[in-house]
Amino acid sequence: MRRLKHTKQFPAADHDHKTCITHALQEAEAYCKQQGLRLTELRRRVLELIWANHQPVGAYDLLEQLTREGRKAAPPTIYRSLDFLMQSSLIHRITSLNAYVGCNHPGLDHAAQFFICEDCGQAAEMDDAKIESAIAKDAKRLGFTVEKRTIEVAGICAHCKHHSKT
Amino acid sequence: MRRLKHTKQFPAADHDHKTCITHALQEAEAYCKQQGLRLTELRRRVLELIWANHQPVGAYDLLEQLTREGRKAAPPTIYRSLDFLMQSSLIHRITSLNAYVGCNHPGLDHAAQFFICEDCGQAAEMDDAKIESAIAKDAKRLGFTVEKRTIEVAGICAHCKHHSKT
DNA sequence: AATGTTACGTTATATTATAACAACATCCCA
DNA sequence: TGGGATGTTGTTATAATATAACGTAACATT
Ligand SMILES: [Zn+2]
Ligand SMILES: [Zn+2]
Ligand SMILES: [Zn+2]
Ligand SMILES: [Zn+2]
Repeated sequence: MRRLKHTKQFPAADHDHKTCITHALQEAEAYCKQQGLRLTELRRRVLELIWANHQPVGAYDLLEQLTREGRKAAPPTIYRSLDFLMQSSLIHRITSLNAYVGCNHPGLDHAAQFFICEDCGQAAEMDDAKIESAIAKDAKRLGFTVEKRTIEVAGICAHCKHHSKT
Repeated sequence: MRRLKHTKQFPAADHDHKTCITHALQEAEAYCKQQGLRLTELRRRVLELIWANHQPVGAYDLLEQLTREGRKAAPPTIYRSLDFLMQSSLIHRITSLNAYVGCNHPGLDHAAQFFICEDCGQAAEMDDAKIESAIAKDAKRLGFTVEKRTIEVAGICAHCKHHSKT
């Protein structure tokens, strides 16, 4: 498990999201090429749709978008792409929402904690060593071998808090 | 948010589970009486079925058991009982499993982290102050107001580890 | 008893995800 | 270059989880 140098911020309301998208796709291309993974047209497009914003998106939403684009798509189409993207660590599944969101550091086997705004729907991916070590410590005490962590915190982000004083 | 004095252990393989059940039901009765909540026959039975063991159980499993007992039950029947029990903090929902498990300290508004064995299916409820404070600290840094936490760690428990050397 | 409220029954449907198999594309080596 | 192995996508059907909507029954309060 590699540890990232920095935890992330919540996506700012006014950030230049186009660079998020292009950056994510470039990273994905490079990573897949390097690993011999096949980022097909379909998978690339699904990843692009997921990166349309920082809000986790449902499988059937993605499916509908593909259909509108004229592609013949049924549920397995999208779920297979999602499986590939998850296995390649290009996206994460947000269990509490049954939704999928782009990963900030693709290909890296990293822990991830998510802060998800219940108002604007945006999700911020964190990598907090303190949380990880606390879990590891509990696991050690229990004699428990950790396989998967699901750490998702729902609430209201700073931006929405300041703009809900109606 | 009250903090519990002790974190729990994984349910031991040979513990006297009958006392777990009777204790849980007694606590539930007392708590509901005190709070003026109506622990009806149905709700009580659902809670009892959930406490049959320490393995989170799915809504449709519970539904099937109710049906076998001769009760007229459709999905809303069970989901309404589950909602009541969750709102009363008598059970927790395990998001990563779509399943429900009895709560160790009913009625208390407490944080909860779950360690879930992928082999035997048992779940252990924790209340680790370090995890909580780490999350609170991140939230503060983000200006994020925490509403709900979903912290679920899947893996292999000590007991299953020792017995899987086949 | 009349009334308001809560809980439950019932039917239908929404939402999320997978099974199974066929068709097609890509890769690798003989 | 051909031809089988492997991987990807299309297609149909269905599983698994959850909720909407509405009526009826039980309970509580007066
Ligand atoms: Zn962005
Ligand atoms: Zn927000
Ligand atoms: Zn027990
Ligand atoms: Zn186990």
